[in-house]
Amino acid sequence: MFFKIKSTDTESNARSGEIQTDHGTIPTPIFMPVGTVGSVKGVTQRDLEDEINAKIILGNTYHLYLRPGLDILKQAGGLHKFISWNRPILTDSGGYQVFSLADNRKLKPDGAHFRSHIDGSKHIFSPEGVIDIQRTIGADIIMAFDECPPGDATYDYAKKSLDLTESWLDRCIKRFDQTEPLYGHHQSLFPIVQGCVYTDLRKRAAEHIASLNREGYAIGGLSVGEPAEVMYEMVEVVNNILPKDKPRYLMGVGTPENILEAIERGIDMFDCVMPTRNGRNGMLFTSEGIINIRNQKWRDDFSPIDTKGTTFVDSRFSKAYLRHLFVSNEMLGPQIASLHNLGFYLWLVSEARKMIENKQFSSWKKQMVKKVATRL
RNA sequence: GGGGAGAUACCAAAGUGGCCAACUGGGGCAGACUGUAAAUCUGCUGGCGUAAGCCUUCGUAGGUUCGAAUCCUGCUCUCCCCA
Repeated sequence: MFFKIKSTDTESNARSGEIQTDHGTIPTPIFMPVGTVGSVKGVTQRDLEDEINAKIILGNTYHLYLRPGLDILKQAGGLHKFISWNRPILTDSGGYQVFSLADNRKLKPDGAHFRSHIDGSKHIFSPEGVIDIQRTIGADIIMAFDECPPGDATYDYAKKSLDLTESWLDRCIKRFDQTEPLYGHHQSLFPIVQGCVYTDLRKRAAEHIASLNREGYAIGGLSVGEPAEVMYEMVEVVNNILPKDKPRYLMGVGTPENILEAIERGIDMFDCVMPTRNGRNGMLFTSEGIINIRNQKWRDDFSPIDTKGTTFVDSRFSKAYLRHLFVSNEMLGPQIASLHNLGFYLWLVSEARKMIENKQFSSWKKQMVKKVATRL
């Protein structure tokens, strides 16, 4: 993997660049659609390529390990082949699941003991095991196994959690460096900065991780309940420490507004379920603002879903029709909305790139932040 | 013609003397969703009011009762069975 910065903003820490992988080049800043179980929900691979122009998508170690399981993925020749996706893939390690499935797990020094949400069977995720699993899945970028504490975690808990995450990280790196990719393409391991909302913990974590000289770095444990301002502050603290010449990935973020704010603070990569999940639930993100398409006011609005949208659904279908689909519980509604939202997210980051390259990012961002957060 | 059952809010359907402005489901309206156990979840849904509360409502007209969607009588309508 190779990362190069193409352009930097004069008034902020925003930068544009390129990540080269064996499955193609990813322009940054980038948004990565989430395809947890090997499917970006409601959107076909063809639409991801041709309509949305997604450059990289996510998969999830926890979910793919449970289903379809490693034997199938190995037989298929890895996740790329299994899901017929020849562009880059990033897999999350399952750290977030360790957090969100907290009722079903116990954290022990050797790893996380948990029960499958599917059939209740018992499993252990160790740092080494998670690396091995991600070797089998075969994503281009794989993540260290971490604990993602909730936004309101106490300092004491946050510190203990960070100790655990750091010890797990050392083991992940050791295992990663001792093993080889299975399918002939390179894999990169990204460590994750934790530390909750505590500046000194974030600094410590960032310094530790910066010293490891990996190919890219992630910031995790944000957008988990803390105020947005706190998240931005943590991003600033961490990005001041992380090396500038490596890609920085802010995990799980966020709203269009969050993304613009984070780009301004030097983040290069994002993923979030919001465009797909909220899309399925009737929320559309557009360049003019946010639409709840189920609201009655769209009932007789026959204008296109988004006149400035980049996907075919934006100009082809009306708001009134899309509302009708949602109200009627037609599966086409969520599909159209997911496609639209992902198209918008990818458009947003590509605009950001252009603006950074044209040295117009700051002024553009200022007005865009207002627009995208408007409720229509 | 004879016998039986029933009429409850937008729809369906509980409730059969006070805890009923009325269970529940649907529909409608609104909200939530941030490294996806989510095409899911939550709230509201007679009127006025921020609220306490007040007013009106269970086919219709009367009656019994301190009190009626609930009991009694007349009327209207609907459905089922037998001729």
